[in-house]
Amino acid sequence: MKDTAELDPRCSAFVEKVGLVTQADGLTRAAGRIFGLLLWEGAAVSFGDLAIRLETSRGSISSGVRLLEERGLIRRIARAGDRQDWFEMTPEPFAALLDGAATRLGRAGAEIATTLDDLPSGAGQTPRIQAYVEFYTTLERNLKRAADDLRGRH
Amino acid sequence: MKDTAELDPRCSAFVEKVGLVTQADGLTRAAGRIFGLLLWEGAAVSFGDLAIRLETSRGSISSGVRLLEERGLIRRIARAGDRQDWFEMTPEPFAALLDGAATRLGRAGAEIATTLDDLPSGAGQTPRIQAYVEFYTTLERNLKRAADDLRGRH
DNA sequence: TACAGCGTTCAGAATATTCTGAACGATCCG
DNA sequence: CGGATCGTTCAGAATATTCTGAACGCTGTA
Repeated sequence: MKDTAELDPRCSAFVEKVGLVTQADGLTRAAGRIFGLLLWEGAAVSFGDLAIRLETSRGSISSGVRLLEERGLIRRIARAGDRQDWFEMTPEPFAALLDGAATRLGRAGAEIATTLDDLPSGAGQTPRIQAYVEFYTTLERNLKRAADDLRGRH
Repeated sequence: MKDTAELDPRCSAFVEKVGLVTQADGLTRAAGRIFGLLLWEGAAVSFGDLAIRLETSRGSISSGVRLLEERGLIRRIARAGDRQDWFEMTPEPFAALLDGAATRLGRAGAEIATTLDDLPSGAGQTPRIQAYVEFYTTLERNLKRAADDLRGRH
């Protein structure tokens, strides 16, 4: 790809937009910008180019790609004869994102559910806390369904 | 209700748990703790008692309840002969929470979709950005379905 | 009218989060 | 081997977020 700094203003605008929007999804802005650039390009981008084109430090790239890899949004690839790491979107990044979110919600629900164990049966709080736990399980189920929806239409 | 500070350690543990968990959902910890207490109690709690029992400033209570009201999680009620405001959970707080989240996701998707308008037809980015927009619409649809699931089982 | 108690506001403090950049070990190449 | 470049780490800086608490306007009551 390019060794020069970012040129296309639409790409730049898109990258910043994704950076802002994904902040709300538990990612950092830096990670969102990396993902935005890879989404825009649709092809692998090298570690060094990420730093240059996003005008950020290599340290930020390092932790940003680690976060995105953990969530299954991007993957690291090697290219013969090139010592740099390259990164590209995984085939179903959005479904992976939803799966990750669903898993985290399941854990949150389980955390809340432990409160029920300490409660005597018949305590007044029980039905309300059960409803709260149900909120998490319902949300988890529907996020998985959303992931399946996305995968279904490849 | 009580004018004394919090006593039941299970309530206290629950409140802190909800505070932590809801931080991930775009609420502040203080708002989560308020909601946790109201969820535990199942009955209205006065403004003053919230500050006392949560051991926090009245300013925090003021902004916390405002946030929770905006999202439809709690509502403010008046009691004859009492100048204080009282607060209680709305009848379907979790469904309301999901509706709010769905709305916000719809806005995020629309924000991303504007990028498509600036793109010439046939641009290489188009299908990928469309997939991204579809991610938001799918998620929005399934969150609304989750809200209906919750309401369905009243 | 004076007063007491109510909820809100907002500037500044406290805290949490994110980013930077230098140091480092590893690897490749000449 | 020596030097260049790679990605990672982490302490400190920069930034963003949240909380506190005093000041304020409002509203009942005496």
